[in-house]
Amino acid sequence: MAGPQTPPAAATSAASIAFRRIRTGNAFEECVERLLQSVTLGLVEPGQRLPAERDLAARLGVGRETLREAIRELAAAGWLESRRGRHGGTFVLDRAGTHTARRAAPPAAPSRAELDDVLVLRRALEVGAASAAAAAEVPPSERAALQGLLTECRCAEPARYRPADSRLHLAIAAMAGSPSLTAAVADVRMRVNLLLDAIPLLERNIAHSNTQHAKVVRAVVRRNPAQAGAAMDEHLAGSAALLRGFLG
Amino acid sequence: MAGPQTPPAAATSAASIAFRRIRTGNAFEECVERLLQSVTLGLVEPGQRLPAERDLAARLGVGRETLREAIRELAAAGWLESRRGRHGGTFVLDRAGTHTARRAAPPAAPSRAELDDVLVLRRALEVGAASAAAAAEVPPSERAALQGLLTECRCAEPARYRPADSRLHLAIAAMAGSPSLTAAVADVRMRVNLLLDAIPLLERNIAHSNTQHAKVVRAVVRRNPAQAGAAMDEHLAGSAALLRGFLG
DNA sequence: GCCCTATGGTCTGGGACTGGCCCATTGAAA
DNA sequence: TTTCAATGGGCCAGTCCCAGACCATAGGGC
Repeated sequence: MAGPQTPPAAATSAASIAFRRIRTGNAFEECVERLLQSVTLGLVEPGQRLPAERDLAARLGVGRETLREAIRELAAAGWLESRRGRHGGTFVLDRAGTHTARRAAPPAAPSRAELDDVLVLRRALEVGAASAAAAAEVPPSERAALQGLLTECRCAEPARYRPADSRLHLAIAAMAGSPSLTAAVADVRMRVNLLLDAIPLLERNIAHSNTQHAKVVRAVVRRNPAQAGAAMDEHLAGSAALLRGFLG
Repeated sequence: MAGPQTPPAAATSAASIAFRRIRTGNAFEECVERLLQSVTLGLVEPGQRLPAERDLAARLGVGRETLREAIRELAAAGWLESRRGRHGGTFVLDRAGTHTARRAAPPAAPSRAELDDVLVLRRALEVGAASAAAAAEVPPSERAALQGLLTECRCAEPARYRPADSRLHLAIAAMAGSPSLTAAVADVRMRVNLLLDAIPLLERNIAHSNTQHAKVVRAVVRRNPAQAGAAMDEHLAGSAALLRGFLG
């Protein structure tokens, strides 16, 4: 293939960076993804109400009709419920997503490349976020709030552990003070959660995680960036080893 | 406003994370942005040819007509030139972008929030990438290639310094082995470059940067993750201080 | 009980985007 | 010199998506 004198169009390695896809999916799919994200990451809890459709559509930068389609899909799958009337709205169901086995198809064994991609990215983002959080200027009350999330993590029943875990991590990321960083962490956690869904959730791993969470939070509260980063790194290494063991 | 008993729709802090915008712009604008990125980050050099329209449109996940519109815009602004015929194509012009003062309007003093947002994000991404690059399993030849980029940085005339700098940073990021991470670094560097365009490019700052680049590359080549991360952190801190000094 | 308001439910017109098709141009190979 | 392949240039029908308007419903305040 490629004739003898193929003109040297843009260097090949650079091409994959510069010319990667712009639109990853259609607006509808992205809406579904985002709404699912808000539930599975524990950003809205079961029973809680989502913003009104008009408001939410505006925030997502998407047409209301498109958003409604996404809501319909998730309602059919048993995640959400819409109610009309004065104090109506769209609500997260209690036993959300149990009807359709959470994600229709089992994730179909992620490739090794995908695994490496997401784990390396997560490490960079979350270690950096933890370190930045420890260094950031935030009111002490906000730092103290981490303790509450830590407790929620410890007390959560196994079925609710994943969202509690995500909320803690996101709270730490948010403390770094960079909305873009927080968003990136949310996205990568969503991808990691998809992988975690494919492996068993063991009691002792949870206990181990909680110990490490405590170390991270302690370092952040004491405003020790290096220690916070190191503790987060250790925590993520454990989780990564688990995933590689089951899926790699 | 908001009645006495506003129903507690999703927690406010979580809302800004979960319900952030999905579509940041239309396809056309994103195409322009991406093409500009490939030039200003030095991913395609002046004189080089971009992939054929049909091919490029497919890679970007965008209609050909939309891509053509973006190319027309950039051609009018003096960045690109299209030629028909057998060995035609779309080429990056030599004195690219000089016609229209690079970016029509001067960046209009970025807000403090934007500055913090991008700098915190960059620090997390690039420090993590440098550290991961040092730890990654890659053929020694690829490591050695960094030296070449380093030299290009040192020898570049001031007007071509920014792209050379970006190429070095991107090469380090790519070495980490996570396409997602590389893409994130590319995006954040694009944002940083926009800020850098607003401040003067001083000879002595370039010299300083080159010294620090050398330290980073040395650590990566020697496969010392901690040192690579620290060197990159130091490098970025200098650049951040500069930006904060002029813009903050 | 009546109205008012906040919400979801529905419809429609128009613009953005796409994919497919064919034409025009150029230079290299036959 | 002729032919041909690779490329940009242009057009069009269909689809996706969005903004705005209006309707339906439920509950609270008067």
